[in-house]
Amino acid sequence: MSTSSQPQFRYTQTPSKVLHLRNLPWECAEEELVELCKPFGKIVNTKCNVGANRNQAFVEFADLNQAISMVSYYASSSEPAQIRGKTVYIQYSNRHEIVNNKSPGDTPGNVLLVTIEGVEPNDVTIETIHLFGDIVMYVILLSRVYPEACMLRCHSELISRPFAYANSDFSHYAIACDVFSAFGFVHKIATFEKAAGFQALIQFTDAETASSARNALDGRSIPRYLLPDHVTSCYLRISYSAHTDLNIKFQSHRSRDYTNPYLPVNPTAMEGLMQPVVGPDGKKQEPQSNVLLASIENMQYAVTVDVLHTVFSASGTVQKIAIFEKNGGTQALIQYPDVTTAAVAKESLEGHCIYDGGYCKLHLSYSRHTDLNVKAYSDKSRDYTISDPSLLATQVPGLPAAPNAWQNPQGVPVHHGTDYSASAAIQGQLLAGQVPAWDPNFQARLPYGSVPGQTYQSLTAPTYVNVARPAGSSPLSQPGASSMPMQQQQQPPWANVRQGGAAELGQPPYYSR
DNA sequence: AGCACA
Repeated sequence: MSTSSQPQFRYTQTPSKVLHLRNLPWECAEEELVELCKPFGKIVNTKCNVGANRNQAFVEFADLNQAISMVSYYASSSEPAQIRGKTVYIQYSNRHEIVNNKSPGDTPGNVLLVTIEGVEPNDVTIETIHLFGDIVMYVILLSRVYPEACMLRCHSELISRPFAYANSDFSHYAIACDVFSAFGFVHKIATFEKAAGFQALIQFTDAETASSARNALDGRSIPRYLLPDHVTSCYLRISYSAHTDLNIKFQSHRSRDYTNPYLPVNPTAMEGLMQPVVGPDGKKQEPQSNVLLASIENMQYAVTVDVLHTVFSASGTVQKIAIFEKNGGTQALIQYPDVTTAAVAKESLEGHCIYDGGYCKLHLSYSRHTDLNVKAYSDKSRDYTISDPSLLATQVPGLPAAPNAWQNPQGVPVHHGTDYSASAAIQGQLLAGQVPAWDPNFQARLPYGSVPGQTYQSLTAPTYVNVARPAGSSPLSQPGASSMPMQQQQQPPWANVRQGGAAELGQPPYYSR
């Protein structure tokens, strides 16, 4: 269309009763905008803190002529428009009304979402994140009501080592308490790591308390002296969460429920903190967990949820999977029902490659998570514990999916076109010992043309098929893998793969053609 | 210093 090819005219503004203001001072208040604009007419709407730097705004006049009068006034004025002595640049907006789509984050609630940003990706080590996490916990937790108690309760190590903690340096927390003044009783806290950085959900009694905390802390920087030396700055970005009541399952170093002192302490966190496991080499080992963290090295090929499910199912039932990017690499969390299964998986898969040739090498460690909160069905995550028709059909071949399984509580698209009876039949064939062809959907994503020496055929038969069929030089078929449960011989993990891939894409299974 | 929000 011709309309799409006119970015060169972007700055030639046609008049609008909405004005776009930029170069505003930091955290410019609506009142300051109104002060500047109201001499020219009636302001009916504003939108502040727009843009990545939150230094732009929109002002909507009641009448177009009022907007024109303001623009033309400053166009010919010797004195530029200013707020707090800073020149403000004004132009017509390319829209004709302000749509105050208040983002959910601006809709007040009693739960705040705190994001710590302003950190170089490479600076974010686990240790750094821990430190940030602690700070946020301290900061937010140090409520006026229980300053001492909160200070004590909020530190992860205190769960198990109160006396060690009592001797440690409290100055940081005093500072934190001082800098981030207290706002009221904090009911619950959940912390987690996102691509955006470290985040925490902080539940207050009510929206008023939450908003006073937000107003005071949003955009504030955590003081340098509270941060590791190499981190130059670090900002708190605070918005409102849509949550009203956090579901805290354990008291742990990641989450707290201050309203329920009887809530169990996360046994995993407890275990790890009580007696830091020391390996034979004397190095500290991370506490065990039912959730594995997999870092994927040399990731030449797409590693999908289904691929991971296949690989990690060899050791036992996989409950949930989440794939994410971190520090430029790909990582995944794999949740098992228990620590033992996870330990078996870690033992048998550590250092192995998903594909021959050293591609997609797995490095496994125990995650701090115990229960992943993932979308039931996305391209980056899967919750196999949710009763979903496609999963039911996968996990219970031959069993018709229960009618109510079609009710999808997660709002995940349901692919009604999938023929599950056909799937079950095919699965029967697979179980009868047929070597499955590789899912063409995966083939399409594999850069098979770019790998010298790799034939298309070798890619269509991924190495990890050998998990169930020890043969060749595949790392996954090395002796270490012989500890795989025998049931895998009868029910190869890859039996699930193609179906999952097909269902994900909403296509009929390719093998039914 | 250059256009929101899903």
